[in-house]
Amino acid sequence: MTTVEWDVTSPACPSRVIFSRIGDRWTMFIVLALSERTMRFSELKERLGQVSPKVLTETLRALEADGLVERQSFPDSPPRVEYSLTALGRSLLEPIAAMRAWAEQHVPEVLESRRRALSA
Amino acid sequence: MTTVEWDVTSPACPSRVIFSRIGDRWTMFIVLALSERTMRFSELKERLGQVSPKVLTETLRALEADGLVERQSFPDSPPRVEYSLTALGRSLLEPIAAMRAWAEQHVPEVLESRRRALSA
DNA sequence: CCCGTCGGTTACTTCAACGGAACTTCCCCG
DNA sequence: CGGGGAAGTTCCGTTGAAGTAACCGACGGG
Repeated sequence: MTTVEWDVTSPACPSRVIFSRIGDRWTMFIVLALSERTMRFSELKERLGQVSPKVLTETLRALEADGLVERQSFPDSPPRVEYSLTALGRSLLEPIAAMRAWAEQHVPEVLESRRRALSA
Repeated sequence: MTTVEWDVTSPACPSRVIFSRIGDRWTMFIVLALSERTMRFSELKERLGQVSPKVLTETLRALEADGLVERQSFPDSPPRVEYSLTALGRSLLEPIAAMRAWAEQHVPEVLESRRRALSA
């Protein structure tokens, strides 16, 4: 199965690229939010709760650069900017769903294990 | 599908728990390495390349606390310690495989998009 | 004419993580 | 007696990531 051995230390290693992106604190929640519908900056901000505009902007810019999210600004006033998933972004929903399914099924075990480790 | 709305800000939110763990810089590579076979500390260290013993120890301890990895030390001399996946850890391989499949298929697009964004 | 809104940006500070190197313990071997 | 190897641990020093808070520019409304 592991026919090709990737150099884990390489910045171009597919696993590293995607696990880093996924590991980002807000990425997954943004992708999940946008999977429901297109949203504006302030909608995302409110939805995510404790995220500063700076970090939200940075994360959205990164997702845009990676081709996962599309940014559309309208010449309205007050300004209107809408964020949505690209086709590539939507294709990521499938493996994410697998992860979430695992999480909802097994995280109680993890938390219990964590609790035991702490009390030891 | 999203019948239950989890509080993203809660530390016990399953998605947050698992995405944080996954997002850790070395977690996935350790899990993938241990999916092949049980390994000793120094084997892992060599396999992962540029990881300091400190960080490797920290990561392994965290994985152990979460019940994903098992640590077995033998009273040999010189010391011998073996790390392996628990059943819970092995069950995580399935969603990871989905992620890796997506990564190997789509990361070229992501890198190309990233390249374009940089040159703009 | 000033205010408020939206979608940010900028500057400042802080804080936890990371790298690197040295040190430790236990036992065996020469 | 003096290494040497395994598996860490400890001690800095650095840094980059993150939070805070203030600010901005365009426009429309009162």
